[in-house]
Amino acid sequence: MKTTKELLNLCDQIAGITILELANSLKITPPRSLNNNKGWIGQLLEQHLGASGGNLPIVDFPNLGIELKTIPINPRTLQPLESTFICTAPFNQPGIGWEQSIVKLKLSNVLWVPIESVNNLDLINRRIGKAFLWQPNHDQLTILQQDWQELTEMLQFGNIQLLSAKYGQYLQIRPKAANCKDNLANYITSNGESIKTVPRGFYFRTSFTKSILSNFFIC
DNA sequence: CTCTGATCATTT
DNA sequence: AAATGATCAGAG
Repeated sequence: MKTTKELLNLCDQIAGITILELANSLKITPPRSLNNNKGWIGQLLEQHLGASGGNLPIVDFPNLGIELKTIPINPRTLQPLESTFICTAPFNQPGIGWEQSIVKLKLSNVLWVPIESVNNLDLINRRIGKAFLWQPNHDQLTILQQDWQELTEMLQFGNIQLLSAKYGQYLQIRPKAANCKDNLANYITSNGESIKTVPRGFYFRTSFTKSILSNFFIC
């Protein structure tokens, strides 16, 4: 992908078509449901749009500085149905500031692709919505930084046991793993004790993405 | 209905 | 083991 305009044009071309139509054009067979492959739609869009970030801790379109996020919405209310994963929350990595953080990198320039999604709508019949590019405004950025500071301090000061999803106004930290029994990561607590705990990730709260989307749809 | 904790697949 | 792509499902 050479330019942002080219990327947005590609998005416009698939706005309104169904998941099945896009999958067919890419010769991909959709799973029966997302139950056993929750990130499948995101990967479908990555492939179509030519995202190249892979699973490195960088944005999806490195040369454009754009992060791709599909977001499930209720087609009637146009409101998001889920929170949005941003990136892994790093354990025991003191000294990283907001400006250098992966969170800031990822949320600075996001290409949101709404996907029609309600429980009773088959995966293949869900339609792809009109994508739009978003950057946080000054006020949003202030809160996001505050949230990041608060959450990161709890992580770095060894207080992960106290850290739950209730902290943060726009951001939150929640488990991010295949399950909470295997795939445990090492964490050093404030006592200097090494424990195994479930990996965590930063997420946008649904209430925040609601305001992002409603601002866009009003414009 | 909203929110939090739990979970699934894949790649490097 | 840790990063990516997220949604599920029960609790409140």
